[in-house]
Amino acid sequence: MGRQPCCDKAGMRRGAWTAEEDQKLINFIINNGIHCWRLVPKLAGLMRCGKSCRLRWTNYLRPDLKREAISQAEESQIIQLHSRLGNRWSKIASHFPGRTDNEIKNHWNTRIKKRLNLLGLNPATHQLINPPNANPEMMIDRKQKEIGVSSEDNSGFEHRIWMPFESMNAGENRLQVDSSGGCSSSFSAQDSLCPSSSKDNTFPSSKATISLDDLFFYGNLL
DNA sequence: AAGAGTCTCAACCGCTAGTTT
DNA sequence: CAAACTAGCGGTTGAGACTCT
Repeated sequence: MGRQPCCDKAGMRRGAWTAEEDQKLINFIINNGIHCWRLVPKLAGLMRCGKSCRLRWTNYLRPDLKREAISQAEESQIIQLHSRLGNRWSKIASHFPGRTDNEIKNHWNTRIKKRLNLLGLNPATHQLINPPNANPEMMIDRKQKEIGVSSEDNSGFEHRIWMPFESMNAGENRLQVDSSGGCSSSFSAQDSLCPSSSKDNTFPSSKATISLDDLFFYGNLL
C-alpha cells in the first residue's frame, strides 16, 4: 500500500494564474515556508494541484528571480554549457542565479536554436549540419565599427566575409574558417576575424580559428 | 484598419529516480 | 520487497502579444 495521491484532479483549476491566486501562494510560502507541495494548495486555500503550485512558485513567483532579459554574456555561457551538458536545463540553470530551467529552455528553443540553425550548426550537437564546407554561401556583412577591427585594419570599408566552414571541435567551442574554402594548414588566432597583419579588404587572408561565441556574435548581424 | 502569420513564454504533460508505506 | 507516492526534469502546447502585408 502506497501513499495518498497528491490531489484530487477533479475540481482543480488549470490555466493561467490570477493575481489573487498568486497572492495566496506568496503569502502562504512567506508565512510557512515550503515543506510539502502536496499540502500547499489545501493549506493556502487554492484549487490547484501541488505540482502546479510548485511550478508557479519556482518559475514565476520566487522573489530571487531575475526579471530582466537574458544578456549577451549569459547567452554565450548558455551555449558553452549546452555544448558540454546537452539539454540538461536544470544543470545549466544552476550556473545562473535567478534564472529558471524553464526560462533558459524557452530562450534556447525560441532564440538560440534558431540562430544556430541559421549558422548551419546542429543545435543538438553544435556540429556543422553537413561538414565539410556545409554552408559555403553563408555571408556576413560587417562594418568596421561594428566589429572592432584592429588598429592596422582601419580602412573603414565595408567588408564582406565569406565563411565556408571546414570543421569544428565542439569540445573546445572553436571553429575553423577559411576565406577560400580550402583546407590547408591552419593557425590559431583568437582575433583572427580582424587579422592585424591584413591591410587589404579581404578576410581572412589565410585560414584562421575563431571561437563559437565570436561566430555566434557575427551571426547576430545577419 | 484588420486579418494572417509568427513569436514568446507560462503552464501542462509524461516520465524517472528516489522515498514512503 | 512491491506498490504507490513525491519532487523534479525535459518536451510540448497554446493563448496572447507582436509583426507583417
